Amino acid sequence: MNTTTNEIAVFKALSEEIRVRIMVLLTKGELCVCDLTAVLKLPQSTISRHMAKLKGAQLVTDRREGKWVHYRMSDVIKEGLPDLTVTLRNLEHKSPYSNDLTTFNNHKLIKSC
Amino acid sequence: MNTTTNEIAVFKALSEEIRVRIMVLLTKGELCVCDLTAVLKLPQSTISRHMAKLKGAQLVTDRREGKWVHYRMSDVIKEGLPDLTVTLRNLEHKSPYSNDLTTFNNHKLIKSC
DNA sequence: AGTACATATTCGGATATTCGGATATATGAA
DNA sequence: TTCATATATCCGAATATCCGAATATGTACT
Repeated sequence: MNTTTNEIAVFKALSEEIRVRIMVLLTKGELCVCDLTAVLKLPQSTISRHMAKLKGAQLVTDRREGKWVHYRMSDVIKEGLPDLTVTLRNLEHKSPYSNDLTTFNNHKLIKSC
Repeated sequence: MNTTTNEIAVFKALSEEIRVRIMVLLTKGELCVCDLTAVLKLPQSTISRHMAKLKGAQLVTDRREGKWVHYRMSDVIKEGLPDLTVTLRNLEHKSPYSNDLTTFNNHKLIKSC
């Protein structure tokens, strides 16, 4: 945790299971809101709200490409908190994260958004 | 983060600044509730409540010695989340944690509880 | 301009969390 | 047993956070 990171915001952002599920999915690469909506089966407004919180904690960055906004794990977190990246990656074998990754792999084959 | 650790509970426990301040102080060693009350200048019931939450997340363990209950960082966290220990230790140079440590050092010289 | 789709924000209502004074419990000493 | 000290728990009130439908905004295409 470097000096520019707001550690409370980071912990608060990760204190909700849905946001941890999102972060674990993002360890696999960039995702747009519609991907997350499909995989987690949650309303679009709910996903957007959580992404705003993760962005506020600098856990993710976004990149607009046409109509889509792609989110990815931020470099801030990868460099300033490399341990957290490892922690999130290790969660992929636990429930509900492992199920999310299965759903995500199926989703990739049939994605339409 | 090993498989037995409840990561959400850990993040939730650390999502409140007071509890992070307590954890940073505990990186310096064992402390009793009255130490924390004196250093953080908060009501005893408030400290006890926060300690219960940290204990629930297995971030600390307690040990009774006569009238006093001493809290320390848990081995679970030291072994299962060594990165978190480092993270907390690094916070000692940031506000308000650095001020807490100064207060703590002064407190040690005059402690009465 | 108008339409279609992806995303963000607003809103009220439900739920969760916090605070700290008051009280209960635990221990040790007289 | 009675008293003093340390800690834990209870309680209502204040605050924060969550949800998701509805609405607003942004982009691409015709």
